[in-house]
Amino acid sequence: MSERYDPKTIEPKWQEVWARERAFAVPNPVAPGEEDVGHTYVLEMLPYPSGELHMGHVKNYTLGDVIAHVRRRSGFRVLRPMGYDAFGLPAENAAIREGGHPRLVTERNIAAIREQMHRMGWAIDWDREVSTHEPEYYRWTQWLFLKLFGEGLAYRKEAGVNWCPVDQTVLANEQVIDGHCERCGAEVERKSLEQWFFRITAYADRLLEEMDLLESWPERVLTMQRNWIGRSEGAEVVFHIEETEVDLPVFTTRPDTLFGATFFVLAPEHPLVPSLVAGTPHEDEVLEYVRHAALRPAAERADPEKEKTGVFTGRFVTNPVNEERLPIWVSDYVLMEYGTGAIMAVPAHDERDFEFATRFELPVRVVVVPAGGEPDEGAAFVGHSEDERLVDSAQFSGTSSAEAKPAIVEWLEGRGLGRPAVSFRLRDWLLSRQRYWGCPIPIVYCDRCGVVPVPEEDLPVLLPEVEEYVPKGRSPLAAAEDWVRAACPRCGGEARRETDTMDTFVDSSWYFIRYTDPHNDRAPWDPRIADYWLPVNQYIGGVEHAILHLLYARFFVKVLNDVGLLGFREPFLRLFTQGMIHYLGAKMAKSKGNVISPDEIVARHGADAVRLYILFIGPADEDIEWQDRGIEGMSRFLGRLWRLGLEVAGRGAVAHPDDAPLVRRAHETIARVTDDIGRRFQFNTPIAAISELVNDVYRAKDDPERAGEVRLATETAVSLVQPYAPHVAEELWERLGHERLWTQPWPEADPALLEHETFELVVQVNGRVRDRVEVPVGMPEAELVARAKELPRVRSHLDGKEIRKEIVVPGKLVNLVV
RNA sequence: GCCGAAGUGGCGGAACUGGGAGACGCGCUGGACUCAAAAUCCAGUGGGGCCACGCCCCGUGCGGGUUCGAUCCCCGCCUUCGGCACCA
Repeated sequence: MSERYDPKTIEPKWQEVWARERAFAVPNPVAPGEEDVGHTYVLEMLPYPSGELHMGHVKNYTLGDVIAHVRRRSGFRVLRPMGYDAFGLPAENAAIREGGHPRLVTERNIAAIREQMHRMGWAIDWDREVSTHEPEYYRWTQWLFLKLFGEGLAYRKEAGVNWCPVDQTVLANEQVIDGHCERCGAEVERKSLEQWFFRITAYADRLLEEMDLLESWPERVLTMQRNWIGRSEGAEVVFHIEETEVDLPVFTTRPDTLFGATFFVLAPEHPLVPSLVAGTPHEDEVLEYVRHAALRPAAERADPEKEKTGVFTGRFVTNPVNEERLPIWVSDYVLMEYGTGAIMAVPAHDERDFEFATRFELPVRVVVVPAGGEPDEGAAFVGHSEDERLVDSAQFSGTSSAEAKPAIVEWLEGRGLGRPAVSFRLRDWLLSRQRYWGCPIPIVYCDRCGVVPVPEEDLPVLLPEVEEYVPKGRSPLAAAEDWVRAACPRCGGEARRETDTMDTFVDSSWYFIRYTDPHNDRAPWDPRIADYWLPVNQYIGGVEHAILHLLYARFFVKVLNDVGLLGFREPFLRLFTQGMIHYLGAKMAKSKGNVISPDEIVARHGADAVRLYILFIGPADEDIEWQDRGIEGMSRFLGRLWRLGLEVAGRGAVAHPDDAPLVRRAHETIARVTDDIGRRFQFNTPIAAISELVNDVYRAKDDPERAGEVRLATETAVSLVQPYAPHVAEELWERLGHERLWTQPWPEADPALLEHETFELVVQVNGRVRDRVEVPVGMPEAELVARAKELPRVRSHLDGKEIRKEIVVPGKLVNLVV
């Protein structure tokens, strides 16, 4: 009885058994169309192999493990795969830092991560492992690119792009945070380059509407995506320049304020600006301003604190509602990327326009007033109230904003001067990267044929070996001259390959589909197999992917559904976003030097204790603070369970009465743990519940009369703890005389045992608890009240006063009001 | 500024549908075992009070409200965190 709990021996033992027996492999059904007992797809976001696993991964994959184990033992076929997001900036930068070739560094990291994953005992189907940098994978990434190209959803255009001077590459809008590079923090510059884009804006409406198809996503993630897509309803209104006969449409959400427009503003990048001022006295000044604006750092230009700048063009437009001539200005507070790059300025009802008007002494004309209130002269009235009214707006005066909006648009539409319009904040997804370590874009440029896609049968376009992969402003692939030179697939003439690679997020926008059919070499997947497993029933990952990855993957699936390759429209039905791990008051990060290495902690306490602790420490969806001493509590808990298990195992099987107290406790614990994990998605409380059960059993273990119930309760605790601490659970299960706990049915609570013959009646006086008393279940209400009144402590509080009200909640409490 | 989430012991946190606040764990205090330590076990641990081996009062950010009864619902504030932010 002196054998100590020693994770160092039991953990490797079971890891070997699982590997040998391929315990968690789940083959595809032979006939995928046939429905089986029930199947489910549990997926966690795949890691970047830019280093080894950190505590965030441990939390992520342990969460997935618990869910997968419980569902597997509940009778589902569970798909629970794993892979590596191997291409891209994180891995490449790690390689440059360490001075090795990205492929070697990446593959070394993958080997280390795979080892860590085994060491954690995660129940992964290793037969489905994929890595996005392997030709067998990225061949199909290229294939999918060509699909999108064929559908007109991948296109090339010259565009002002976000350029990171440190990473020496273009960034997607989503990768720019406050004007700085998401990865390295450098200030992003503007640059004009020919780049590849995916037309995600074509799906803006569907990305919003089809949120209805999702079963359970965190509200904040949906809000973030909604904000990012930024749908605004309004109108497009055409302003006209009479001198040059040019139309200048604007987008506005406030057509009700059209009569308040006092000037007009173009973005500096607006294509009509040069022709507008050509040959006029304003030409030099305006063009100088345009040049200056282009050079201004994006962050400075976007800062609303900075005073507005601008310049008058000398031209005027005509306001279509009242024929008034409005001066045209150019200012960089108007963005070319949004709406039409031109605005009507209504300083009385827009803060930015108001600021500009104040700065340049332009008129302010109030056309909407709050009912009964006077407009504030010193600021724009942008507020919305139920009963605001239009003034000085011709026939629309006196109507409310809500009424005026459609009325004015309708009036304009009748004259061909406007129409209802919707505008989005979302921009197309820029996927070109001037970096080496990525999926080559399967395109060649031919002088005669132009942009030519590489034929499907020529895929993959292999990433060439190059000596110099450090970024220098143009793609390192350009240096592989033999590779760049290619025959045009169309005319056979001389052509050049595209030398940019794809954004990593392209690779990860479809990996969850590849897992379903990972070895298919004739297609990216068999649609019957993909449709069998997908959509993912439970997706788990960090909230940092709330917009990037999760939006891109949704876009991809919608496109693939539209072209008939998938039978569903949303990739992830349920999403769980786990919180981050903090240590010493800050987010764990290498740069802050406050990283706790899972390897060290596992070496010291064992994988089971780490798995338990990381989920016990707090709610899984909130940020948590790692506390060094905390894990010792979990080790102690496992030690207690271990000693209990060995002692019980040593005694052999003993019968127990069905309704013994510990048997009831065991069933109550089953009910609670199952409900918490399955319905409430809570992972810390089950550990507390099991711990409570073990404490109770531990106290009773030396009573020979109770050996039977002690055994049953111990076995229950072992069975329930298995998803969290699979190694120790497996070892104890074996010692208790059973086999392969991971294949055993998840315990079910017997409803009969959850019902008690008696319950503890809470007795309140005026809503305050005064006493408790054990009473039989089903006692009539009148009798409950009578029993309550008899209690001496209750009587002293009643103090002979008249009882005005008796509230009885059967099975719970009696409240007497005096 | 706009949107969202959250404020509970010394600490992490629990409390399911409006019904016993503080489960579980950390830390701490006292005790047992031990030559001693480690490990383990037992008891205690929100604050205050008293005619003190039991009972009373207060207590879930602050101020109100609804209710027999509020950590939970409503109104107003304060604080913290997250997202968005010249998007017309």
